[in-house]
Amino acid sequence: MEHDEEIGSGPAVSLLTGLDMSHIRLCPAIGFNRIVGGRYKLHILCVLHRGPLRFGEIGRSLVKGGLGNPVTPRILSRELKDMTRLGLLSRKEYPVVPKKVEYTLTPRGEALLPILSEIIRWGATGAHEDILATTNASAE
Amino acid sequence: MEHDEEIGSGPAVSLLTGLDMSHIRLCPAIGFNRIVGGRYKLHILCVLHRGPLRFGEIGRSLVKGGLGNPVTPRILSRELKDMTRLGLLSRKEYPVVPKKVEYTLTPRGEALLPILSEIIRWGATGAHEDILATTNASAE
DNA sequence: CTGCATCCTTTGGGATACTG
DNA sequence: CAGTATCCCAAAGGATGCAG
Repeated sequence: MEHDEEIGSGPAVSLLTGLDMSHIRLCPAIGFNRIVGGRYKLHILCVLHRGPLRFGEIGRSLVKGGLGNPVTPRILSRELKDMTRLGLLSRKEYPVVPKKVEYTLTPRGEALLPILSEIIRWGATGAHEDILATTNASAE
Repeated sequence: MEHDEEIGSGPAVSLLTGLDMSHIRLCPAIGFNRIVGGRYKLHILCVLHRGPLRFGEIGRSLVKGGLGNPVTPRILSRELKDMTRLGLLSRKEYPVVPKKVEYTLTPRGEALLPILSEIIRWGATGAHEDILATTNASAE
């Protein structure tokens, strides 16, 4: 390969989109991983896409979404806190007796939804289940 | 919330795409994470999208893509091996003196490219850099 | 109900050195 | 060049129990 100026830190245009990336320093794929790289973050965005959910409801959604074992509150709490801190979610606490907290996507979080759409479109063909059925990969 | 049959394991249609997901058991977002959840896997798909690359070249691409520190061969080897085992990549070894191995996207790997496109489209706005600039998050 | 505190296990990632 | 072998460390994830 002679020139690969579009691969790395100072790509010009190209890649898959034809967009100008000259002002971007960090590869979006790496950034994406850092931001939603947690085990549940992507799925949290997924279940939150059509409205606010409560702490416990998010947890139960994860179980139903394919995890066998329930998410422990500590983990869920941390994921939610991370995402809130990064501005992906907003947290609203209602001052009622059985405590009630709702999490909602912020515009920053909603900006990720097109990616989610594409993931679901990909998954609708069964691609992920096919891949994970390859030999094992189902471990854990 | 009264009924949330579209969230979890047996979603009917909806979500973001309007596609029928009734036959899908595992949430695509979770599957996606399991498949390309490694730190470099997504980026590897990214740099491979327009043609085969050699082992060392992939490593260097990762550095240029935003990682500060080079990827150690052990990690890169494992990532590549994982992805090859899952059928995302194919590995071609040339019987020449300075050993030469090329990795190429398979159709299974290419099926992920629309997702990559969407990630790059998202990143082209600087979204990931904005988010990661929030307070810290740049740790490591 | 929504978390936090503590402790522990597993995994992922990294450094270094070495081989075909 | 393309890995493998060892050893190690940090982080992610989990179990349990408790508190506002």
